[in-house]
Amino acid sequence: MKSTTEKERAGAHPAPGGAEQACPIAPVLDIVFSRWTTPILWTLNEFGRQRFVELHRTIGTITAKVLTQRLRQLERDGLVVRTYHPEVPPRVEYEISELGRSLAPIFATLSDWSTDHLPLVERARRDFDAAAERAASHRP
Amino acid sequence: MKSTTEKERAGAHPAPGGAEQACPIAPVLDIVFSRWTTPILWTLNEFGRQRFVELHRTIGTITAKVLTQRLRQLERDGLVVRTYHPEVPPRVEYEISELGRSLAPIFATLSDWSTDHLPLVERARRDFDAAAERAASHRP
DNA sequence: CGGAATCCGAAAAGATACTG
DNA sequence: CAGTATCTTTTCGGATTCCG
Repeated sequence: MKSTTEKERAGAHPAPGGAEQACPIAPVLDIVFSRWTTPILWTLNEFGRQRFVELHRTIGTITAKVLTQRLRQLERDGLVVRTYHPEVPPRVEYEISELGRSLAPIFATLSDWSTDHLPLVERARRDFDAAAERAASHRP
Repeated sequence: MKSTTEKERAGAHPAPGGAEQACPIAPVLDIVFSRWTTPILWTLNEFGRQRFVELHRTIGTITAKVLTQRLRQLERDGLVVRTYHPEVPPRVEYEISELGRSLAPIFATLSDWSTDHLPLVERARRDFDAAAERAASHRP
C-alpha cells in the first residue's frame, strides 16, 4: 500500500466508460476540460510561470486542496511543469509545458467562439424559459 | 412552485463561481464540455438527425435519464433542436442546430490535437508514475 | 416510444485544521 | 509557503418504476 490516499491519487481518473468508442474526442475532456483544469491551463498559458499562491490568487475561488489535485493531474499528464525550490520558506513554481502550450490555439478558438456565440446561447435560454413559462401557465 | 422537479430543471446550471472572471472560456465549459454533452453534440453533428432511441444506442452507455437531461440542456442552450411528432407510438427527433454546428471546427481541432498529442500524454503518465514509483521505493 | 419521478451510491468539491 | 489529512457538503450519474 502506498502512503498517499488511494482515492485521491493523481492517477485516479474517473471511468473509462463506453462513450469513448462513439466519440473520438471524449478522452481529451477528462484531460483538459474539467471544471478547474481549463482555468489553470489558461492562466499559466496567459501569464506564464507562477508560484502556488499566485496561481491560487489569480484563479480566486478554488481551494488549495483542489488546486493541488488538479495541478498534480496536469503535471502527470505532462501539461504542466512543477519546479520545487528547496528554500526556506519553500518555493514552488508552475509553468505550462510544451505539450500544454500546444493547446493554445484551441483556447483561442474557444475564446472566439465564446465572444461570437455566447450571446446567442443566452438568448436561446431566455426564449426557451419564456416558452416553458407560457406553456406552464396554460395548463395549471 | 413549478411542477417540474426544482433540482433537475434544465436551467439548473452548476454555479456561477469566480473562475469566470479569470478565464474567459470558462462559461463554454458548462455548455459544451460536460461529461455527455460533447458525445451527444458530436454524434448529432456527425450522423445527423436521430430519434431518441437511436441516439441512445449510438452513444451506448448513457442512461435514458441522463440523455434526456443533457438533451434538455442542449435544447435550452439552442445547440440542439427537438422535434416532437404526435403519433402513436410517439416519435421525437433531435438534430443539431445552426448554433450547434458552429462548434464543428472546434471538434475537428480537438480531434486533431487528440491524435497528435494523446500518445504524448500517455507517455508522460507512464514516466510520471515510474518516477513516483522509484521515489517511493527509496524511502519506505 | 419517450420520457418523468423517485431513490440511491460514488465522486468531486468545499471547509477546516495541521505540518515540514 | 506549499501543501496534507480529515470531514462535510454538493453534484452527478445509474437503476428502477410508472405514465401518456
